[in-house]
Amino acid sequence: MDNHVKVARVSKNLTQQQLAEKTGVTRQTISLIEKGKYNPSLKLCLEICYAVNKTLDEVFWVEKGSDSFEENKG
Amino acid sequence: MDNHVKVARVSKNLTQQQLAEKTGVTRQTISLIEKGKYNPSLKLCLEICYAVNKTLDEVFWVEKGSDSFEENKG
DNA sequence: TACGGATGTAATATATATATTGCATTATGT
DNA sequence: ACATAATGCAATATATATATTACATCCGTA
Repeated sequence: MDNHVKVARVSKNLTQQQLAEKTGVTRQTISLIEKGKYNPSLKLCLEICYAVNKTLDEVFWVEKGSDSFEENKG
Repeated sequence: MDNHVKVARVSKNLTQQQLAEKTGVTRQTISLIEKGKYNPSLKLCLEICYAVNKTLDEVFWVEKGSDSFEENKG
């Protein structure tokens, strides 16, 4: 579960605690998501995006594995 | 939990069953997600995106204040 | 030294996503 | 009419995301 939550959060000058409050979860949940240790719900992903003013693709998109995905995307 | 899973699936000529097999879940899970009746995990969202060759934003992004989002909150 | 803010992480409890099974309706084809 | 594929939906079981609580390290600073 790779993502860019930590970078996005720090770039908005938010602590884990502040992001947790804005998104309605606990600090521990934010910490574990940043560490890639679990798999947040779509709803929480969206709340995080709203809090850091980014989209799902910017914060949570990861390519499948190799480069076989980009070719069929458009 | 509004989304565009159904449109994306049909545009790839996949049945719910076929999408379920490609994403490693059951047909019922796909059905409930399409109906907006629950809140998939990020991992499943990504699997769905890979299966229909779209990105998270294309399939799952909803603006914070949009009507469809607010309606499904309560 | 001590103190406080930010973070990492572990144990256990609770909420909910997902599986499993089964039955229904609708549409299509013979 | 009959068969079959696709879908909707309900009941219950299981897996896991998240909460709660607690304690730890690191870092700045007084």
